[in-house]
Amino acid sequence: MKEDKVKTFENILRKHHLKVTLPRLKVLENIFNKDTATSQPELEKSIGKDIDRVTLYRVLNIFEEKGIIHKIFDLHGTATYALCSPQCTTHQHHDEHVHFSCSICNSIYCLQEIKLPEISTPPGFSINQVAISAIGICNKCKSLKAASIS
Amino acid sequence: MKEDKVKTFENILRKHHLKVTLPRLKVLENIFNKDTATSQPELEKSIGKDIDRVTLYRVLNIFEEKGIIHKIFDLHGTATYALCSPQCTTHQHHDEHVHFSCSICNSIYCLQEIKLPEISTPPGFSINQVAISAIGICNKCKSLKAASIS
DNA sequence: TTAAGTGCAAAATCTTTGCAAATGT
DNA sequence: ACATTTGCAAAGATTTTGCACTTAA
Repeated sequence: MKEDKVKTFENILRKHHLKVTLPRLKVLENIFNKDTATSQPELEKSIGKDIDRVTLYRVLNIFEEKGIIHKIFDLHGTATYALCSPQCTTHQHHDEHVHFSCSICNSIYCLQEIKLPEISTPPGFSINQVAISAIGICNKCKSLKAASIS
Repeated sequence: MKEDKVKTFENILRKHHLKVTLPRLKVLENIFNKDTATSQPELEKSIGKDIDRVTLYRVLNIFEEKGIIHKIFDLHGTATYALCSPQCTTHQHHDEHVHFSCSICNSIYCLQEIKLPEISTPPGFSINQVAISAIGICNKCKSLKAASIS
């Protein structure tokens, strides 16, 4: 693990009053290294058995509670995790970006750059947060498809 | 069960080449009678043990395959089901309405009346479907809250 | 030093599968 | 009659809990 990255991860942990431990650094590293949201099974595979499965669950849960990562369900209902934006806090998440789910590879991308539309609120309801999921084919699967045709 | 409703449910089943059986009618009735999307455990409770849990799972799965119901995940990742719009087919769902999740009672409402916003597609991706979830407080929980204050 | 975090075993859930019996057309 | 559907038992998968040991601060 690169030294500067370790420092960054350590700072994230300290900011949330969490002790700096190997499992937590490993989880942060592995989530950070992917450009798509990662599920518990994927993390288990990529981290290897350096850390216990139960610990992995516990780390993911506490990271979500603290607002370090946010949970997104993929098309099959499996929980996946991605880093939160810096303004997330323990009690309020601010991850109101579009989540793109690829129907071929099942990957989830957090598309920060797309601006969110306004949703009109029906009478009697109040809306605190809007979650937008776009479902389609991601850029990687599209190029694979194009390659297989040509 | 009312006679005319039974006829409607029977027609739905026949339209999809499914045999008319008691478990299937019960599931249709119970989903139809709720104004919010219903989870497997809720259905199990409301149907009672007239039908087996495994049958319930199987009925829900085949209904979803056939496009009779659609699956929505609630805030805790539990699958919930609601009736599809009539233009849904086996291979293509057309349920692009807003799903409202109440953060108090965890209910999910299909808000057919809200018009969907346009989402701009990032380069390299293609979007087939957009799912919008609004998270907030539903009308029932709002009035409960108001009542408890006054 | 000590509160927080980890690992292991075991339990609790949730969902699917195999197969014989029952049922709809 | 016969393919489909159901119910039961059992397996598989996923997630949580309890508790003793370890470790960061």
